[in-house]
Amino acid sequence: MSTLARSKNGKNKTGKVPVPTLERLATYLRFLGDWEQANIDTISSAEVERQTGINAAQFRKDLSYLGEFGKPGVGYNVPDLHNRIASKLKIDREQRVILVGAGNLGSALVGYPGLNEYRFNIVAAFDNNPGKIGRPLWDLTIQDVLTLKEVNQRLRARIAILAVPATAAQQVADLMVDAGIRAILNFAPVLLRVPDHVFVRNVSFVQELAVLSYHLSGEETELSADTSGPAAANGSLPDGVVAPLPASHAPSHELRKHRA
Amino acid sequence: MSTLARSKNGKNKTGKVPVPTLERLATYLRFLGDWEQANIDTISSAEVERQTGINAAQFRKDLSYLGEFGKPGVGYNVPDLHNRIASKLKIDREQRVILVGAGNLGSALVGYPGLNEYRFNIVAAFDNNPGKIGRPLWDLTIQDVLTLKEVNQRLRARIAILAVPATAAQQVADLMVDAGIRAILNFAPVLLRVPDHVFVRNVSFVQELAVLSYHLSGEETELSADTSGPAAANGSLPDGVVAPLPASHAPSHELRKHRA
DNA sequence: CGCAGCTTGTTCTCTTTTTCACAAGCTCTT
DNA sequence: AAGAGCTTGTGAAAAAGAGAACAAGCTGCG
Repeated sequence: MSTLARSKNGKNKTGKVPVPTLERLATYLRFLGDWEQANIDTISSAEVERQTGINAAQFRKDLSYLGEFGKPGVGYNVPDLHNRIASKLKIDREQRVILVGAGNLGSALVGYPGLNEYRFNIVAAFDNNPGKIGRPLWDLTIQDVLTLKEVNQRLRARIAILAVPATAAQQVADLMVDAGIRAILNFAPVLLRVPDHVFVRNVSFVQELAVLSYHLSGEETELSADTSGPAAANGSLPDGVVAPLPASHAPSHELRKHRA
Repeated sequence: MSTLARSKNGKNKTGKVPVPTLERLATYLRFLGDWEQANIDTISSAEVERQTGINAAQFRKDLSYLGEFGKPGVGYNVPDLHNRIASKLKIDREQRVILVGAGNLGSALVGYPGLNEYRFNIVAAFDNNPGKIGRPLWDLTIQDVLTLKEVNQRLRARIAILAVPATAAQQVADLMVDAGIRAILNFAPVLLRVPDHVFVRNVSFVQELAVLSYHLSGEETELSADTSGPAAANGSLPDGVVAPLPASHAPSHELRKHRA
């Protein structure tokens, strides 16, 4: 417990976890689920790297924000690790989420089963379209967005998904804030102005596609003709494989051969 | 042209653009569209910062990857800037995109008008569900995923959207690669193994929600009781507001007054 | 025409994030 | 029960990114 068990000095365990780490933690969680189902109860950071594409040291350091519980020479207990991460991300309990914008995207999100697996539960859906209000959306009934505050006084959701057209986004965000929402997942291509205590995270499909599009560079001169060598563009990498999951953190083309 | 016009030394104009910059470029593009519509034909980096929440120096630096064309004392020509960025991102021309997975999400994406504004055109949709094949999806007809390669021999799309269940993702990715796809926008919670020359970008709603969830910290001890002070959790910030658009880059609370 | 006022492009500094490297620590074998 | 063989946690180095600061450069006013 001298060097290894250093958490006591409150170096990591305490401070807030950086966003890149949070993103990876969510990724680990996904894999941990797989491993649990496969009855793997112990895993080493090296194996994690092999499967997730995330560097082993990175993994260990990420975990250092959760305290320590890996056993040298052995690895990490899978269920335990799962619990710790879930706990840190506050998804060991159910998290209530509300949705505003019952369009195609909103509908897809409510119907997405993945959310429940992570204990996210969309408990209400809102829209401002009179033609939609009152209608069912999967197992919910679309409600008037103007009743948002009132409704959420009961539900007490703290997370909201904003899936309305750009023009309405800011207005809706204001309503959300007023209704006690502290975190917004924003799909509208707008810069939301919200108070300090509200956390916003933006998702933009177009942006993602644009990044991909850029990387098409240097090819479409002709058609196929792979001659030159993508190696140059891709930098030199180990033989490995992989394209790390969480959109951001990895250089995006840190790939790996098919079979490690 | 001595110090200002430095691009000649091929410092920036050449090398590849880092991903965070690409993400911001896409963001600028969005705003540029707005400004064009508002008939604003010149804009300064300071104003850009005010509107996008992205630091002015950052903006100028991002632009340095495109060469130089801002006028000191004046600013940037909006249409020109728009063109340059679009060109760099290869979306000055139409970009054909194919979709695999005609579920809720896939459907929402095909129906999303924002894509066309950026010249992304979903030109084909595929699925493996016999019940879906042959059916219409907006203005497309869902085709058998097994015909992907054949169909894309005509279409020659280089970008693909992968919106199938996790279990099928890798298989579909293989098909895509075989069909000449060079860039994949992956919505499945899986680590795709693809050859070096294929670029993957992952989007995970759950991950986004998890990051948000974490930041709820320190509050839900009781219920409302906002007494303590979220300031502690959020770090000390100016009074301002704002949550920058592109999910990643900005510290998430790099804010700004509403009116400068 | 020349100076005052802004704004760009870029260099430098500071911060954040990633990776390396290794002492410390289990386990299991002999 | 002592050593071989792995694996963890973390300090230190490297890399990447963001922001401040400033020389150079337009513009337009007086």
